[in-house]
Amino acid sequence: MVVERNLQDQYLIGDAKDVLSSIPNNLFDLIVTSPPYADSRKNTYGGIHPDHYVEWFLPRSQEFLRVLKPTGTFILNIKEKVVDGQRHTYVIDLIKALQTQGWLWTEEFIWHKKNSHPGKWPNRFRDSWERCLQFNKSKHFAMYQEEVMVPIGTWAQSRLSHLSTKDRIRDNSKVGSGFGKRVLNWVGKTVVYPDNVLHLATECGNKNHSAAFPLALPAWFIKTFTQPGDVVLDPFAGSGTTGVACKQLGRNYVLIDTVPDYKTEAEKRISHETKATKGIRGVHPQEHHAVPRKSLEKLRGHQSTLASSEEKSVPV
Amino acid sequence: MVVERNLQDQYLIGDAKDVLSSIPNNLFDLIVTSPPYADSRKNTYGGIHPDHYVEWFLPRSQEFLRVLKPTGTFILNIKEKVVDGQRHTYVIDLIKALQTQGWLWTEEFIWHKKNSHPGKWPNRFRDSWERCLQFNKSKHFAMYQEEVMVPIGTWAQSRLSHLSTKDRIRDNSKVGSGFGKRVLNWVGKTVVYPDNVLHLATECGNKNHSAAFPLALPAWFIKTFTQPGDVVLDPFAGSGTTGVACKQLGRNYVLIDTVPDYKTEAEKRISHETKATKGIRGVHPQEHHAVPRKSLEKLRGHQSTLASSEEKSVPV
DNA sequence: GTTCCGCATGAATCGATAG
DNA sequence: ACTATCGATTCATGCGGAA
Repeated sequence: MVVERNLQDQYLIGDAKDVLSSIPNNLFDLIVTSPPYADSRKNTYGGIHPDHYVEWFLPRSQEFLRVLKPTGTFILNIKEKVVDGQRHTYVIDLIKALQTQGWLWTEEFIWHKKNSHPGKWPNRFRDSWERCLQFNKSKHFAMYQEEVMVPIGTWAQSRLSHLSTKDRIRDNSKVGSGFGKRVLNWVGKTVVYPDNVLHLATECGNKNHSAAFPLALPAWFIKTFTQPGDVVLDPFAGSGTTGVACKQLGRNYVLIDTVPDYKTEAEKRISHETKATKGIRGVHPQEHHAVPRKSLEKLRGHQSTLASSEEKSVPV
Repeated sequence: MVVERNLQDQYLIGDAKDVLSSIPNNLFDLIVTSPPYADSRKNTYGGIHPDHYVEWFLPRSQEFLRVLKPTGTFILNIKEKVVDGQRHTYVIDLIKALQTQGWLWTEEFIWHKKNSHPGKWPNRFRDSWERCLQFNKSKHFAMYQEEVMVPIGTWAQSRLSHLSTKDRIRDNSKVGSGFGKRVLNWVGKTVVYPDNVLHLATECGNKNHSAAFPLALPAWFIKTFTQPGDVVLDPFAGSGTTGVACKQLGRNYVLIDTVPDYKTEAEKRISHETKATKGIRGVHPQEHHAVPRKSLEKLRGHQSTLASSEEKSVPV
């Protein structure tokens, strides 16, 4: 039996199913991962055929269920492929199968990729979103919503500058919907809670590994579902993006993957990027408005790019 | 048997399943609808229990399949509810069932609702997106992508005015994905194809009707999948938003719903808003590229404002 | 004709209370 | 124990009347 403290910040080589078998129950606060997507090509890393994806996944998720704390969360970033002109159903099949396995399907976040791959096809537009499925062991799980608040909309400034009489009292909805509000309470608010659509750009660029996962994605879930000092598992870790996010946010990680070369690369990244942002722990809500300083550049510069870039909407 | 030409621009009262039974095969170019969502409340319009939703839906979609042209498209706007802390699976069950019925699940568009329902809960954020599922009878369906192009991002102006050496040749992706680009080709481009995430606000507020469907949503699909003169069906038409969009865009409509009062309201809306041409509006006041011309362009000018709205992103 | 400002509304969800 | 009802919470937008 592996002792818990020996597990902190390790990159373990092997199939997650086997590696996890020697790890005790109820250890992790969060599992966040982007598994190899289904692919009908043979002999590639992650080349699991769509028709066999669920049966491949279930033995592994069985172990995830065991090692996750009862209050923990499992975030699965996945998207189905188009096979023969249709969206394959292995992802929705997987949701059903995971429920049967004992997982609660709590939520589905949408990761909107702001810079999705270019391309043109006669019968479809660019696919610019992926699912981030949230599963839990229990209805009562840990969540730290204040850590990821976002700036309030621009409407607020004008709206809140001139309060009417009705704004100063609790004004109940006339139609009996149960809604009421007291706008006075909002004066001085600068941040609001986010919603379940995440707008992040993919990281294109210079990495050898085709980064499926922008750093900001695991970082957002780590902040939402863990506290500093908690332990995060990524069982399909690749080049270790989840590990980098953990170190920058003061969480401990356990990474697993089958390819030894990935471990080397990941540990180099983690060591380098951790040093560059030494001392940075949690991100406070007010920091969203702060101007990034020199020492914070690595982490915060990245973040603010994501947060501030303009969204292209669809005209109708 | 109803003759085709008598069907143009009608609001038919009754259950779609029954009304459609007297309509010939292969008539419609597009079916776009937002059916009553599952709801466990009793005695309300649309109060179908989640556990019985699929069996309720299938007899109706069987008729949709019959009356849709082989090259036509079926767009289904729907979203599952939370039941007992979990996302209910009736929507993904429905996808599977529709495939069994003979539909191809071609695409899933995400409608991001910029003004989602407010509220705060300890274990989830606000739900701000819905599915727009695309189904087809055949892999070869009609699509008019040029009709919904969006202005190119603001990056283009600065980037294209100073081309680097690499921009003038084909620069292949570093990650070996096979993607490459030749930025030189983009000079002079002002519009690009959209992607499969739609950013629209819901229409709430001081209207008599509670529009589940913002006008812009059916309008976008009507433009993407039909040409002027085509016939569009909305079998759960409610207050007739789809009909308004059709008239503004020069398409013919057949609307169906069970409540006679809706017909009255819909025909008033269609008559009024068609005359006024004021329906399809943008979301954000930042009217950027659009140079609105006078009369007929009232519609088009408003449409393009949607493209310019800024998106609030989630900082990480 | 425009812009500004007040204000009502919403495909929501949870937890407590009542039957 | 299980189900139905109700109060609390929350943010962005369209509409209509006023400036």
